[in-house]
Amino acid sequence: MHHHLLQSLRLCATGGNPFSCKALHARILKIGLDQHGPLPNTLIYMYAKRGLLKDALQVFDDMRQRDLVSWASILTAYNRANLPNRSISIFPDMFGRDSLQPDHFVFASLVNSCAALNALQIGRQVHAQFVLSEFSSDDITKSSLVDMYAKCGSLDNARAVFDTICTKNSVSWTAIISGYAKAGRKSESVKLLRDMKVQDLFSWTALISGLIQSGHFVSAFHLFVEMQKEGIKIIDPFILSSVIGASANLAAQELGKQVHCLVLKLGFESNLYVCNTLIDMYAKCSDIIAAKTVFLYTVEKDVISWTSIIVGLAQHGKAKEALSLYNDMISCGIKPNKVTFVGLIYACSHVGLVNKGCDLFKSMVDDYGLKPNLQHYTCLLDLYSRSGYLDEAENLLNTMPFEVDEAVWASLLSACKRFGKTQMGIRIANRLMGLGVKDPSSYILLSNAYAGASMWENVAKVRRLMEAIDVKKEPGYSCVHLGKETEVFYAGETGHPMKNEMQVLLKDLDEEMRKRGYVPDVSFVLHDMGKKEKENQLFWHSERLAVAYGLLNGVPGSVIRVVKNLRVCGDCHTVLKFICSIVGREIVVRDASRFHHFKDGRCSCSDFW
DNA sequence: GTAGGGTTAG
Repeated sequence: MHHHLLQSLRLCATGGNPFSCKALHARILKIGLDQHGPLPNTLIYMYAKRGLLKDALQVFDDMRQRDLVSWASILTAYNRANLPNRSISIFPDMFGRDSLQPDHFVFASLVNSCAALNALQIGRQVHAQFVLSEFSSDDITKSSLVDMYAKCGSLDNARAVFDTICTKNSVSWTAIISGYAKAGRKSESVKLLRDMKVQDLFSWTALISGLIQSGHFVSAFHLFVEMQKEGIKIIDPFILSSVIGASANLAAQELGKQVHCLVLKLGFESNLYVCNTLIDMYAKCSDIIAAKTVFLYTVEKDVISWTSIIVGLAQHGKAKEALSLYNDMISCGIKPNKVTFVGLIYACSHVGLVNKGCDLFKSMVDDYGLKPNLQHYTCLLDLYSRSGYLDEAENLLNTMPFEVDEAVWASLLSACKRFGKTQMGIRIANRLMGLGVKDPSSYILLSNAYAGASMWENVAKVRRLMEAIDVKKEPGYSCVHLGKETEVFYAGETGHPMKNEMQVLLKDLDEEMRKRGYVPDVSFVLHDMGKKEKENQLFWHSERLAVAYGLLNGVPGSVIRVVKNLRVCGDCHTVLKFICSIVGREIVVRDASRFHHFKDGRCSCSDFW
């Protein structure tokens, strides 16, 4: 009888409908076996596995005699239900109410809770208890400890525990590899993988995903190719969503498309994670149409699918579509979260929908109980300042419950310049000076603000400050993607084999632009030099070189796609608006903060960036 | 009968 019931419970844990779980539980209650032998613990296990935490708890609380198995099961249930803090808080009851000492199962679960909570201090305490216990040689708990220390950023501790594991298996290796890779310690993580005797998809995924999380996108791709050459079969989609994410970060559309093909070939196109990363990837590669197509074909869209497309549309200046999709999302019964509202307010700020943006901000708090973070305030501030509501913006800046950074002040200062608010500009500039400035572009803003008010002493002061702390501008570079090939240009680069052709083309364009009213805005040049020299500096900015190369080598009529590491320079922005209409081509630039679709003499960012 | 590692949006 028991065996039959136990077997049914275990079956229910992995399949069938929730109703059959309850029916089985009812039958056990009816025949009075609910406190009998292994049955109550197996009930907890079943409910936990099915994500029915309340029912698991009910059984746990009703048990006359809980043992270590009950405890281990309920802690796992909390962890599964994403409530690791509950594990930590009920744990002391194990000593008090039930007079039990933890075993290795309980230790492993607790360590897991600490890992999920990033609770290094508690984790250390659990580790200490584990070391003092009679289970201190348990390798599985040690694997959990490796994972916990790695996730809490304490790599040396992770390594120390890892070295004490007697029989290292795939899980222990994967935990330590993941730790090193996520911390960006590339060579060490790769070496660890090579030291492993039998590598599997898990360990490769840990390495590649970890490196992607720490920004080593290109290395990750090389390893992904190597993994496939090694004959590792991709039997689940985890690694695919990671690699698609890397393509998005590189804005490498061709690469992303190739991985998309692999997804189709392997049959993972209906996996939600894969769909969500594909939507984001196409949006980040400036192919918003492809992003929308994937979105439409995503069957069970969740809040991340909706948010990804809303944010994508917003970043491409398609605010109306983003807002309309938000309405669809609500109609579908999907609840927006903080990220969704970042995208929505951002969308509003791009098209000057000030009231709509404020309403959304209010709705986030009042209707969805979400507490705005710094990013929401920054978006709101942007919304005001882009539309010229500078007093409101300054007021918000002075009353918001966050310390704001240099970038926020700088953005308001640039709005002052744009709307000719000289006095406010000086006020903001003084605040910014007091804050201590690091970003080179802030110095340009400051210098221009003081120069605009003829405050030459302050201009000189900014310059002295700049020299004193030796502001180093990160070298600007732009990539242009032409089919499968990518060409990289650095500002002022003169050694390129096609330099002469590019120079001739840019000269011709410059002539035509000047006929149409272009005047170079040398205020964007940081260095102290004459006007002609400054103009010459601008002429060799990397985004222009990339566009020139694209015009010379790309398929006629095709969209020119450029990715820049820094923000587009203001003068280049004007130039690209001229160029797109002179040559009748669409130019898309993804810079460090947003997308610019240049078409018919205009840009999708409405000249704010 | 219970435990450990790898994926998505700002």
